[in-house]
Amino acid sequence: MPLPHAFYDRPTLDVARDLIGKSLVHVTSAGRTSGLIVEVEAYIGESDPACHAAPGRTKRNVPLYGPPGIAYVYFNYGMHYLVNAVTEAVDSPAAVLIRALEPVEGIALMRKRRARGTGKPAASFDQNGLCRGPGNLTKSLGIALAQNRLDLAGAELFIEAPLVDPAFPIAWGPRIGLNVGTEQAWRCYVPGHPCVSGKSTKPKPRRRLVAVASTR
DNA sequence: CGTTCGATGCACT
DNA sequence: GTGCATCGAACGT
Repeated sequence: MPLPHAFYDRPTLDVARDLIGKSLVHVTSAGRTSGLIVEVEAYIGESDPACHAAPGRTKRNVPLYGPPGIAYVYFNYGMHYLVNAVTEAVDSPAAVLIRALEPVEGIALMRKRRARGTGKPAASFDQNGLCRGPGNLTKSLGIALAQNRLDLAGAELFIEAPLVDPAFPIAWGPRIGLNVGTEQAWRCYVPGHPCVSGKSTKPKPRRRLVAVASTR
């Protein structure tokens, strides 16, 4: 069952932490794809220079001011869609960016989507890399502007607790890819997880949450 | 190993 | 016109 709106109607950092280990699901006519959330970032309010709400209410960022529990999807760098879960009350602009997933359902479909446009065969895509990074996960799940403002408690794009929640460590650090707002440790992730984005400096263990992905 | 840089489109000033 | 909540290939050390 999708998480209720009340889950998102809380302080954004709490929502960010609690989203780790949850399942993000996208259902389309092509099939169902999902993965466990292993990396997120919080963007909180007009006083956060990295938040899209920093310049105040604009045409693009209106979803941030809307009710909690809806998707905020936007297009970036001319080629990537990024998906957020809107948090906190109406008129309190904040959201959690979903940055990486451990693929669970529809892995073949993810590979097919990732291969689209490239000359590479779908089979050449590493499973751990399918949803590593915010641009990669939206491509694998087929999330684009059509999914902007969707109800995350709905039937098409939603977040739910997995059947069996795995145990995992959690770490906080500065947000990635920004020129401002890097002093806040508002990136939350599963340390050492093979699907988390960023520089993989040490060849640490890198264990998955679930040993074998289920399909249904 | 590390860092740089091109692709690519649009919101915002 | 500028600058992105990116990605990965290509380069340098």
